[in-house]
Amino acid sequence: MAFLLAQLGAHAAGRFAERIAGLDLTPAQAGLLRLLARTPGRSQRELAGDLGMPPSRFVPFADKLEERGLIERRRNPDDRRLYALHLTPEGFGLLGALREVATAHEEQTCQALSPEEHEQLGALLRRVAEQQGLTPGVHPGYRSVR
Amino acid sequence: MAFLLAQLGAHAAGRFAERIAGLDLTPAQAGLLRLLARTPGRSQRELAGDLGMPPSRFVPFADKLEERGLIERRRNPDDRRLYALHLTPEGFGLLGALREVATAHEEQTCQALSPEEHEQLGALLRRVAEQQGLTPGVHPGYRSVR
DNA sequence: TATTGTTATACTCTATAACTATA
DNA sequence: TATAGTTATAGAGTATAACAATA
Repeated sequence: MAFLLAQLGAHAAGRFAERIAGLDLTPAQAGLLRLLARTPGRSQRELAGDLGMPPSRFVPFADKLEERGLIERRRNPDDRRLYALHLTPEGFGLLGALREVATAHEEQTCQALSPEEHEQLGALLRRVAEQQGLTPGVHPGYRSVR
Repeated sequence: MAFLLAQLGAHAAGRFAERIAGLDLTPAQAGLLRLLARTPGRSQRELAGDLGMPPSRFVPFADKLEERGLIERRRNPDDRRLYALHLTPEGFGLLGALREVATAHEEQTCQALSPEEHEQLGALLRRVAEQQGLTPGVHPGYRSVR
């Protein structure tokens, strides 16, 4: 059953990656946008840690999103070594589109289940995830950026 | 919930990879051993396709397992272009160890659930996997070999 | 001296496309 | 000519470690 979980997880992640490719986003990029929506203003090192990538890789990764006008680097006046990363209005707009894609993906993935079963599955998975010590909303599978 | 599935799947896959590293196996290598146990004698191209890797990458991949004496390349007398791949007795032995690891991994992953809930979760996941068209026992997440 | 962000670099992984041998 | 296996190779992705600015 753990194997099924891994297999199905890879499948769901792959299909989601295909969908957001239509928004010109990779899973890791979508992850950063979600992270910034939840807790804005954090440093690059913190964010890199959450996404499971070394700081050196985070720099060009954030560069691309900044060039596209989706995120913004603001200097922290109290400690000028740090940047505080924020979503731009364009970033918030794309986040909305991302949520629509996620909803469609959710429905497509759980087609086989009734609403009650869907709910039941979610409850069981949340229990397992909590016991396994997973942080909600962040997963370590962003090793690859492409 | 699809996100939870992907997150938990990546977690389970990662923990499993850690466990089988103790047997000096990668997930892709374990996948090939399981594949050969189920349907022996297939060609390298077929197996490469199932594992989601190009034939050129399959060659050094199989070389390592052959050097370790876990698998065997047998020439097909009817068509001498093909190899027929088989597990050696050592390969079967390691497969047994692999199954023990998988059992321990299963228990560790589903600690949070009662036996009834465990069964229930498995049933729901199987339904979703079938509807999504997944082949039992094979998953496309073997992109990485290391 | 320690930490943030950055850059340089060496290394691994990968896919594509040639090559050979068999058919 | 087509296909299985193999090899060569160029490109992408990666982590490590050095660096500059600030604390």
